[in-house]
Amino acid sequence: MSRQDGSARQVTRGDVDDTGASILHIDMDAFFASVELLDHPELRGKPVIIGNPEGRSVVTSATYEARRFGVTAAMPVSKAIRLCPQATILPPHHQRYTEYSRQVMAIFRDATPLVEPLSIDEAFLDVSGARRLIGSPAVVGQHIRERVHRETGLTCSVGAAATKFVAKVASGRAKPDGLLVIPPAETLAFLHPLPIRALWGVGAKTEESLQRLGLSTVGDVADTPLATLTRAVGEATGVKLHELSHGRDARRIVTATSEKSIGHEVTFDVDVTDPARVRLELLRLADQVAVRLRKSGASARTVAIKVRFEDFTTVTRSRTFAEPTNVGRRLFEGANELLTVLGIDGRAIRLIGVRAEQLTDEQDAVAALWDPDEEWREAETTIDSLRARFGGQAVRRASLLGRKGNDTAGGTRAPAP
DNA sequence: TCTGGGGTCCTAGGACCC
DNA sequence: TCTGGGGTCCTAGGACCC
Repeated sequence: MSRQDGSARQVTRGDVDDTGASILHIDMDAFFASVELLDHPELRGKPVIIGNPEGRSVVTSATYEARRFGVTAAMPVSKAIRLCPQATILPPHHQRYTEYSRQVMAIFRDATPLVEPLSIDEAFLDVSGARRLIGSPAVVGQHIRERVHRETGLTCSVGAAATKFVAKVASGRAKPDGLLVIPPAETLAFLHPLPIRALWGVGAKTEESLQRLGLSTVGDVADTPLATLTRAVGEATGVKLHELSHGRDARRIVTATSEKSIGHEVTFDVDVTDPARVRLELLRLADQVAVRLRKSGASARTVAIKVRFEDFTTVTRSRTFAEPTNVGRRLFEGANELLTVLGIDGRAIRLIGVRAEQLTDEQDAVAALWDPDEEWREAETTIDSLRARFGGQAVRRASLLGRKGNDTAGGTRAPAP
């Protein structure tokens, strides 16, 4: 194993055998907070917390200076302020983070086309094909780290290993601003001393179940019979943990996936008891979801609502339509019926959400949807109506004329950025 | 201390079909 | 007439991840 800090920027080849460690996991360091520091250089070296200071916000990111006070992601902002009163609280600017995300993902793709974004600030790369052009995995990793820093001012950490899981654990151990290579031969020696929580898919509950079996490290899990594991945590999780603990992880890099659901939800600043206000919010959410469906060229067969009451109990209800839709009005009608059947009258509601599931390609949905007698549908899905009347090509031409530079007019679903 | 918003995947029961 | 097992779809809840 070999660690390279930000201070030691040169990778000396040969000091570690990175042969076969060709999966990289790259994770931006304190991403949201670091982007904010680019815009607020006077705060560099100080505790900064990203989140909304009022209401029921949680911490979405914090500088390492703030983390030293015990501030962690997903912690209520109110608690973070108590832990670190001198911290500066900044509201998030998602647009900015998306811009920087695109920029660093583009840098990754310069090294290899085999890039799998995992979230806005991390990705897996298969760099086995970059050896001749750039170098071995460690060299590629260091090359990317330098480019990211030079071109964005941001730092990232890189893990290199034979598998996704080990690469991800390695990048976490390299943080901040570091690179860690786990040669395939050292995989088990690296993994087995780690706490069970390091395993992908082990959260608070599964950790508890495993602890009841007397297990505390990844090595303990590896020494446990598969049948014992599946009995304790279920079939799928058991099999997965068994594989990972033995260093086995056959998942390849997947560059393009289509989304399986699209949803929006809001937590009210103050619990709402007026059903009319809840329904109004439901309408707004359904419209937002529909807009995103149409942007993706998708329709939904199922609509689901989520309601969280004041005591935090949360229920979901869903229904499947005879025909898929991406019309806000339709989604709302479905969602509203679910809400009515659920019966919320008089209860204090904390959160309301709408989600579109069972997505299908929009084209399939359009014909079934089209009904010239219903004016509102025409108004809401102009493009769809045109397509039903004149065919996809005419619509494509028309929308290209109307939307210069738009590359999604063809109606194919684009993967999330 | 009082718990966001975006998702994915798994489990389990019941309906329904073969 | 009674019984069975597999497969798929739908629904609700929950664990988990960033």
